[in-house]
Amino acid sequence: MRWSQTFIPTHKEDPADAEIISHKLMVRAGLMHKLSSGVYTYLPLGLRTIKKVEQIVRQEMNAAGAVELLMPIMQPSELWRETGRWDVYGKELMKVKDRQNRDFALGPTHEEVITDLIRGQIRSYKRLPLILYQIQTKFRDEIRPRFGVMRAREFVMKDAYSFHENEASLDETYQRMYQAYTRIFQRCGLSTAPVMADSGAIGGDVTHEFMVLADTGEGEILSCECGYAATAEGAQSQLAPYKVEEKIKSMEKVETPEAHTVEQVTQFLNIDARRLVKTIFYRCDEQIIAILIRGDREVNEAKVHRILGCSTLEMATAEEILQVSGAPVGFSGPVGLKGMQMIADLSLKGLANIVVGANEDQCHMINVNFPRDFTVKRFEDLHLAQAGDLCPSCGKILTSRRGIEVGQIFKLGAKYSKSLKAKFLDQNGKESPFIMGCYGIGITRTVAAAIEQYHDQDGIIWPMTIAPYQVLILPLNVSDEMTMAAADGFYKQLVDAGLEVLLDDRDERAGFKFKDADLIGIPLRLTVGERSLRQGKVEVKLRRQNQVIKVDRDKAVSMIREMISEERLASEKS
RNA sequence: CGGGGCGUAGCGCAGUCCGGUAAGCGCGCCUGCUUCGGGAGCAGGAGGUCGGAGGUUCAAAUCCUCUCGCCCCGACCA
Repeated sequence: MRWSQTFIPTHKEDPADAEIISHKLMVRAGLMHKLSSGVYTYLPLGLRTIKKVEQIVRQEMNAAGAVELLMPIMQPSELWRETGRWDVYGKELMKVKDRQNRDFALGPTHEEVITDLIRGQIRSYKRLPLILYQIQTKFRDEIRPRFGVMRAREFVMKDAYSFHENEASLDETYQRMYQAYTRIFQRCGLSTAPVMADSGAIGGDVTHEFMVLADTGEGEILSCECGYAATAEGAQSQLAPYKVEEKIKSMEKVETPEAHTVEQVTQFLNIDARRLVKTIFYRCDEQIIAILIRGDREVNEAKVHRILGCSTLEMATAEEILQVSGAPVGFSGPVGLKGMQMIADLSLKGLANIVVGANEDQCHMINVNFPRDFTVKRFEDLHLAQAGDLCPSCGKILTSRRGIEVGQIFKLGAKYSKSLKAKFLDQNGKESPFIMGCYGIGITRTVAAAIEQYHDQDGIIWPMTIAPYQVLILPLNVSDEMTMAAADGFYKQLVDAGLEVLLDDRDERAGFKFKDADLIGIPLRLTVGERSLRQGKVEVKLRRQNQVIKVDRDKAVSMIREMISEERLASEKS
């Protein structure tokens, strides 16, 4: 492709609305253009890389036994009501109406559609397992789109779904997908870490996220030297031991004027936050429940959600809290709290003489002890794990890193097949729901993650496998006939050799073109200039390296071919 | 949805507090000359209903009201 014929609008300055490097570079290098918040046009250069990633995904999915199909973006609301997700997915769902005023969702994911398809088509275990996938634009009405394509409202995703007759078959496919994902990201040149995760709105029990390690990542990973790794939300953790060794005292009510946050109360009473127990109310579907947790810890709502098995979970409002506890927010406690389910986090174990809200404005209770002063029937792991907690598998200390989630795989079990009544007949002629798995990769996010991982102050440094072009030919002076004749010649030879080549035929000064070359990050640059040509040479340079290699012009093509296959191997191995 | 901020030329910004010679700068774009191996110099030029709608005023980018959009910080997820 000749630069002058394509459309690569590069920019010298960072866009004002970009925060992270990948967003800045994707705009500056002319990969994409924002239309609206979280909505982007993929320009020719950006699209080429997206297609490269898609191709790798296709190859690996096909190799893993999955088959591609394409489902509709527009999905009737009835299907979503059947699974209950019309409400559960809630505001994230991009909803539209047709002219008959019928509700549709723009697909954020396709469990409903695929399960509906299969329930009508597959009745026998003989057709299982079946793995289907698609690569498609997804819509999610994100509360806050940000970081360019990293959290967009419209983005490209590969989603795969598998159907099985039993758990064992699902396990096998899950493993195969796990391996396929590992290979996919490896081939994209990314170093990813599979970590255990929470399943969120998709549901299911076992799930792994594939994270690209990056400080700008939105996900927190807790890991241990023993190999345990999980997202903060998905992590189990043991708390570092804290046991109060003192005589049980008698409960007392004290006034704590204007002290309604943990910080204020602990300061006022001059106690460790670990002596305080927070009582947090949630509305779980229609019911209000109370969670008790140690003052220094946060509730992991995902865990609460999973344990209660409710479909919606929200923090109770101030009015609801006043209604159930009799006191404004900040003064609630378990003592005397009636008629409601109360679950305590494991962090309460070992505590004595604790401080809790008195369910009375401006008052707390001190020296509270259970089961003397209140009873808790149920203890669960509900706290958000954090660095410094102990590894659930070996007991050593967990450390924290950040990452970008580029893929996630789930064992769904029968969640969707049950709610959509998708059943098959097993060998015994017995009807049972399909056992399902689902597997997603954020294609556009993967591209952004690659840039996060591979860039320098001058621009992008594409891994060879996903670069929009493999070679950039840069003639220094396009009005010099000898230079252009040579550049054109190389272009033809390289294209004939099956390479993807961009020829910068713009009539610009050399320095300007070098800057653009670095910005768009084509891995291999072939510089053609009068001076070198007179010595029978051209210059070859890798974007990721500093040194320029002078090479005889008749050896250049074979050398480039060699370097490209080496780079390809290098990026696949990294 | 709460809290904060911003909308002035394709991009990045100043001007707004204190209404009137503030429609301005840099990049980019066009023309010409010079230059030509790391974002060139000079000269000339095109381009803006100052997000939109009302209002106040002799006079509004500037003040008021409403509205739309965008960004950042918190609860979501590939």
